[in-house]
Amino acid sequence: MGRSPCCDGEAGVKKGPWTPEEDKLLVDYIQEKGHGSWRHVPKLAGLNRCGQSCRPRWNNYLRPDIKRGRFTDDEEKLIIHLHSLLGNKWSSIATKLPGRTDNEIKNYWNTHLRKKLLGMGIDPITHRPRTDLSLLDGTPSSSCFRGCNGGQNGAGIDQSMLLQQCQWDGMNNLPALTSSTPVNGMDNVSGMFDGFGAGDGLSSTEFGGYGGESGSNVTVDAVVPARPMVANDQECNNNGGGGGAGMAAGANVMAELK
DNA sequence: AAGCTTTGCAACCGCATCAGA
DNA sequence: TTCTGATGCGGTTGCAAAGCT
Repeated sequence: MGRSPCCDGEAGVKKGPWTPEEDKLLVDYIQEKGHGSWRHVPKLAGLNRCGQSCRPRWNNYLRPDIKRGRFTDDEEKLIIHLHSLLGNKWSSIATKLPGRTDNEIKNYWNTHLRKKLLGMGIDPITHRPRTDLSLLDGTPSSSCFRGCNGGQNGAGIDQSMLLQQCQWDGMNNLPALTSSTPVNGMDNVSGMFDGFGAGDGLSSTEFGGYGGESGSNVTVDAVVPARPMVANDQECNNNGGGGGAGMAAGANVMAELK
């Protein structure tokens, strides 16, 4: 199918950062008329922009329910936890964080959380301990720790990390996991979140306030549409019965973050 | 103080998927 | 059933600010 033809052939369509005036035009128009078809929004709103530029601008920054500012510790933990379950499904993760957008979460992950996990010796892709030598030999200059030891976390290689490695080694014996398989313990999602909530002082109802576009509340037990996603997502196809490892993966990371 | 490097974020690009004709 | 337009989504890029030398 390819790219939408929305902006193709339209010379002179502005790109780049939005000005406050443009923001106001877009907000005023959408609040009055709704966005309808994004293709027609810029013209009707008097903007020299592409509809594909207007849509993310509204969804990511101008929507009134967007929460700005730093992520809280709980949000941080939840992102890590959800990422261990869902991988880079930023939109799915975003639906569990009231007022946060997928783009914001993605950026936060790439700039903060990924480094934090690396600093803890955890592979941010698999959420499992890194096993490369640069980690285990504790070389301060290794890429994994560059920028991490001096960071907020200050996590270095210590006994607890080595202990964690042993714990992971033990879990590697579980049948459903391979070294390259992202942790996707989808079959045990409910249990995972029960544990997460209990361990972090977050009850299931604490996630229920987000209406999102569906307008429905979300509880932890329903936080991940486990079955459909397993059915649709090839990453989940080789999970077998190994959800328990995923649960432990999440728990391990969360414990480390405390 | 100036130049360089790193970091963080906003925005764009293009593929995937959905929905309607 | 097929085609086409619209939208969703994730990856990547570019730039400004902050930090460092």
